[in-house]
Amino acid sequence: MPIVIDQMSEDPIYQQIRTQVIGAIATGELSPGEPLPSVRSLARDLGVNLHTVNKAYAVLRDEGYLIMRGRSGAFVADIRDSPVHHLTAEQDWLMGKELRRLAVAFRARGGSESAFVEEAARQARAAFQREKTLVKGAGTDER
Amino acid sequence: MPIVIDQMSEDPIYQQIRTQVIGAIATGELSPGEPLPSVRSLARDLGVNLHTVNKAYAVLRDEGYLIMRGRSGAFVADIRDSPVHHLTAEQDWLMGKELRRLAVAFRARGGSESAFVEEAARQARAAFQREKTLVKGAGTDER
Amino acid sequence: MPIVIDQMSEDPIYQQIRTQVIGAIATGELSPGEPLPSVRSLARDLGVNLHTVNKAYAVLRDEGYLIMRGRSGAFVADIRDSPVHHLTAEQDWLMGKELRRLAVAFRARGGSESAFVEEAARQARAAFQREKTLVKGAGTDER
Amino acid sequence: MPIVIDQMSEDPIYQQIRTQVIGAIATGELSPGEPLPSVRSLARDLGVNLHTVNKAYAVLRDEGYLIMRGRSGAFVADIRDSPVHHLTAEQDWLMGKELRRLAVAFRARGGSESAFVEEAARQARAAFQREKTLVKGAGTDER
DNA sequence: GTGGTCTAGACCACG
DNA sequence: GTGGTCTAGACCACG
Repeated sequence: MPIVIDQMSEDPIYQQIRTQVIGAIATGELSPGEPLPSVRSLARDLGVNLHTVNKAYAVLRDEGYLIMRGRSGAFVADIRDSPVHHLTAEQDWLMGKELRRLAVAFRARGGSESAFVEEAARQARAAFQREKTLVKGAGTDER
Repeated sequence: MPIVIDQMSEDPIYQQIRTQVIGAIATGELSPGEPLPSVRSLARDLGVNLHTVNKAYAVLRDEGYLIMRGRSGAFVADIRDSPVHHLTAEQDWLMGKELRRLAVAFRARGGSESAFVEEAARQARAAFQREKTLVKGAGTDER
Repeated sequence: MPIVIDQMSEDPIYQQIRTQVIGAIATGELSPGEPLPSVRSLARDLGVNLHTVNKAYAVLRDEGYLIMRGRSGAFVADIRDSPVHHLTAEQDWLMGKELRRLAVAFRARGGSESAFVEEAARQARAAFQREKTLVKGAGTDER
Repeated sequence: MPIVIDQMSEDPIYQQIRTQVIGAIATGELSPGEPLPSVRSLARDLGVNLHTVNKAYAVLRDEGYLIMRGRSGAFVADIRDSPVHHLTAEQDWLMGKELRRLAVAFRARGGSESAFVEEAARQARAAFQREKTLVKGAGTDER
């Protein structure tokens, strides 16, 4: 899971880490149960502050994407069927709120309902197709 | 246009104002050319500082939703056929990025592409229908 | 990047800062990615309030000239190949409007079309050559 | 000289009056020596405050476009050869400064010198051709 | 340390 | 009356 930090980005560094971990889980590059690098090693590799990685992991745990097993480090949560399921539900609820907010603003700019849905579909297609072949390959080959 | 501030919210106060003004424009509760309450009076009504409302209005102006006239206050812009629709293009571009981010996170939580689009469609329906009947009704009913 | 504030000027202080930062970017004195002085230190050096510098930087960010990173300050944006060149388009459109206004007023004063274009060309020459040799020289000379 | 006030514009009303008077002088619709409507009548016609028209006329006088003859009202100045000639010189000087400022900002956005001059030429063409036929007609026919 | 946000109070141009 | 600008001082998240 190669994480790249853009020191020039306007996004906080911990958000960049968070986004890329979520992206890796989305594409299957990181599978449920798989361990993540330790806070210390990732901080060293990325050349960022230890607290920054810590914060990223803590947020991902709060969102239900990771499970922290104390001394053994962080692991990808099995979101579908797990005690953290309510966290996913909360994320879905927040996503709904966010989609609503975007749609409202789009309407305020004179956009139409169908144009909004089309744009959402286009972005979904991009998000779900990216790395899809990689994911399939990673799941069927020997590793 | 009733605006409600949640002092406990994580959202900055000026963002809460911004969101609710955009919502009122979207539903037609605020029409192009219509005046908004003055910075001073809204600040008084909401119990927040003058500068906080000022910032909300300034952001809305920069995004193209409002026009400020130093003399007589803030007015809803006619964003649809404005010569500065660069502003709209910018907003639309940011919306696309945000939709992508949401879709990626949804995929990471095990969601499917079609479920994402369905949720987007549901939220769009809500955003575009809310108050629509009220608005139409106000023009066609005898009240 | 020496910035000079004229407290007696009609131009707001934040505009004076803005203009001089743009000038420094234009001449290459400030290059993309290069950090600017922090809001606090510049405010101290100029003898103005922190919020005044903050506003100047915020405007420059909104116009696409700067990037703000909450943690480590302000940096010169690489405006040329930015994905948000809507911002540049907006600036260019405003420039066109301004040029038109100047040309109309010049005509009203009895000026000719060719004289206007000649003056524009003269000013452009000055704006584009100023510091150009200095910049180039710094790279090719042995100093 | 039909003046139209856009109450929705972001420009101050006195600036709108100023710009349109300058435009009328530019196209020859208003000729040197010609009287302008009185402050009172123009204010009444435009439905604006008397002070607002007064300010517009005062600015135009300070810029050398008008001459105020006390009791007899405002007249278009003969800019070319008149005691207010130094005012025109000042306007030209300000125009040069403004052109420089625009060129510097354009360079900072990555624009080229030739592109700037081309845009200036395009705007000059528009400013000088607009109403040119009207002007010619007005000068050669019986009025 | 950095910028982001909020409050508070002042003076200004415009109308 | 209106918003625009400036100063002053505070607390926050991020690193």
